[in-house]
Amino acid sequence: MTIERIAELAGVSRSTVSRVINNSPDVREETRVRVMRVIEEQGYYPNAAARSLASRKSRTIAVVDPSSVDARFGDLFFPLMLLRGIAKACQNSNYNVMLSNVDPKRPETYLSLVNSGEVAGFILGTGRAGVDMMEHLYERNVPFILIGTHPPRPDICCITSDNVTGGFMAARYLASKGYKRIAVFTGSRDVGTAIDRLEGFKQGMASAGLELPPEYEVWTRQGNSDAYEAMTQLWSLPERPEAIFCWSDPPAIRTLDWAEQHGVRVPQDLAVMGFDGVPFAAMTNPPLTTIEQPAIDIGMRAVETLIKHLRTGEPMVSSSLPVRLIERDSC
Amino acid sequence: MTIERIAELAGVSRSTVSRVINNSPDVREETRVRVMRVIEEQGYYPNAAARSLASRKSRTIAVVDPSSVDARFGDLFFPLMLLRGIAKACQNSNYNVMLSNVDPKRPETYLSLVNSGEVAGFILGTGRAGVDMMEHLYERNVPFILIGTHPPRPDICCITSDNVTGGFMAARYLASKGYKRIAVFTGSRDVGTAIDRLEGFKQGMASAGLELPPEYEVWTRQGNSDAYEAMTQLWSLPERPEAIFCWSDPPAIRTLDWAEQHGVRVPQDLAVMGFDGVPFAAMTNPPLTTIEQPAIDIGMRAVETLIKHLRTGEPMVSSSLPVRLIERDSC
DNA sequence: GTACAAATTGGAAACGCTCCCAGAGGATGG
DNA sequence: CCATCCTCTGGGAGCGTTTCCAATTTGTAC
Repeated sequence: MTIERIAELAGVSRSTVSRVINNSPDVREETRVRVMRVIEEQGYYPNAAARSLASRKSRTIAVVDPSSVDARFGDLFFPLMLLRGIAKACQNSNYNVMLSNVDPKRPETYLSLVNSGEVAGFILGTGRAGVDMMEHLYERNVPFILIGTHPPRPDICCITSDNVTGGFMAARYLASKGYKRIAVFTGSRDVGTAIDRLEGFKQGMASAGLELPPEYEVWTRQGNSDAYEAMTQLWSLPERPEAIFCWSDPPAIRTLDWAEQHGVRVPQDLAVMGFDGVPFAAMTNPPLTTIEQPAIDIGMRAVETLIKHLRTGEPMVSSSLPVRLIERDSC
Repeated sequence: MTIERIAELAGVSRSTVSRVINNSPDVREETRVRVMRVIEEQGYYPNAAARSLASRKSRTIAVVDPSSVDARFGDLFFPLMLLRGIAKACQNSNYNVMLSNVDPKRPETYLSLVNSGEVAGFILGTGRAGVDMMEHLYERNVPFILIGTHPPRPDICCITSDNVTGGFMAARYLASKGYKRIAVFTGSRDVGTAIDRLEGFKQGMASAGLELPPEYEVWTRQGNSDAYEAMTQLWSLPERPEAIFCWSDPPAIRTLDWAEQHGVRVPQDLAVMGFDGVPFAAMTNPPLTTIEQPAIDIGMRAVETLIKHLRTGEPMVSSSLPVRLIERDSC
């Protein structure tokens, strides 16, 4: 079934059917209805390849390396929610999502994507592949958006959680609970999100009139045992902390484990707070108080921003989306 | 840059360039080399839309509802690994993966996918959307494959873990460790994987000459507290079990929690075994012995099977992929 | 050197749509 | 009633490939 055949059956020309399909305003209502009826009767769907060939436009958005985003300690909740948000927003706007697992070592794997015209724009994760691609896309002037990080250059659009405010909220919340000696576990120095959260946390501490002594600021690397060791060290300090803010849920969960094993009661002896809102954090003992990231919203916003740019040509604007405090029993 | 221009620069016809691009055997080696040189010099990539229009073939595979697969208790590791396998295999074969978050309530969302010709074949998850689509695809003779479940009809192709053997292995392993009174937590009665694992487990018990009394077979529904309640009940039995096999890791992890809270030592007082191989299971206390599902392999196999069918027209054959015992310290 | 088959290559017609341009009516104003 | 302007519709020329078929070149055996 082609547009030609529909035109025939509806007694109009190809052009008119095309106009109906594309919601052109200049079709008489009566004609539109007639054509639509035929289209539905025949179960006609326009051929995507032909459309995109003729119009020189694509309706698919590629996602590169999404699981590099916030996939610390093997927790893949965030990336998957991101994907879900992306898929949802794309569906709303009638775009398709392509999952492009590119190999950064083989540029042709993504060059072909960029150059074959099948992709209208890219959403890039924070991993190696995403960063490598960024350069190429920038050079070739292909629209792209970064997620889960902040802009490396001011003219590059990024969508992320409001990590700074999240850190701030954590500090203020702990302070409001009456804790004075609050320590923080933060991530690698080269992870943008970790830096932002720490930054916000420090601002929050300051604004609450609290000190953060250097020995209370512990940089942990990725790895299972880090939080354990860090806790052990922290606990042997002459002045033990009353509360600890972890830049991410998995180390917070580990800290909970550590406490249980060392007979430290949470929250009576030590309050623990996380960041992310992974599902498992609701099932710990005690359930973890944490800051939830709007993963789905980030995905959706990225798509919406990209599509708006695709449609209007307006420059894309970065945004950081609000996080939410989930009060549970660990503080 | 078009094929025409390349032809011109290489001093051959469009047809010849096309043959080179498509690895046709009937191009003289010398010519092929010359054309390839020009292609590379010019950084030419064929236009995907034009190709698929002319050839009436698509090189994209759509994945529907992958996170419905084994996403119990909010654990999304399996679905994401699945996706990773799918993406990898597609990349190997030069196919694209489309993430199609279709709305089962609005058939036009997927009918358009099927009928616009942009998708060559589908990989369906086990959720509502996947099942609904199956009917349509079957009727319309569009190739599709199911993952993470066993065939509803013999002529439908499914790729899954070998759950039966996994259950069997679990029983034999626990028996080999000397445990006699072994209980089992299994999932909802309508989840195919749960049924298979239980089935295999029973076979394993029988083959080891062990009894499985009815009160040792506990059906748990999805939910956080189920494993807790089930354990409490089990522990109040006159004959307490020495070991427990959980059909999935999350309830096993909950069981570990329960044990810790009730002063039951693992594995001395109670051995716990899981199924899935989620990353978190390596970080529990003690680390969980479990059966690992080959998530990535399943994704890859699904794609390979589908593509082979697309290429050759041969019928697709179902397969269940081997699972692996991960010995840790909980047994 | 010739005849014939095989290996290569070129040409042209699709593939199913969009989009520009021109044309047909109908309404409006003088 | 005619010129003018709108609104709506039709026609045709692509879009960049593939693919069939015919033409040309090359190779082989006599």
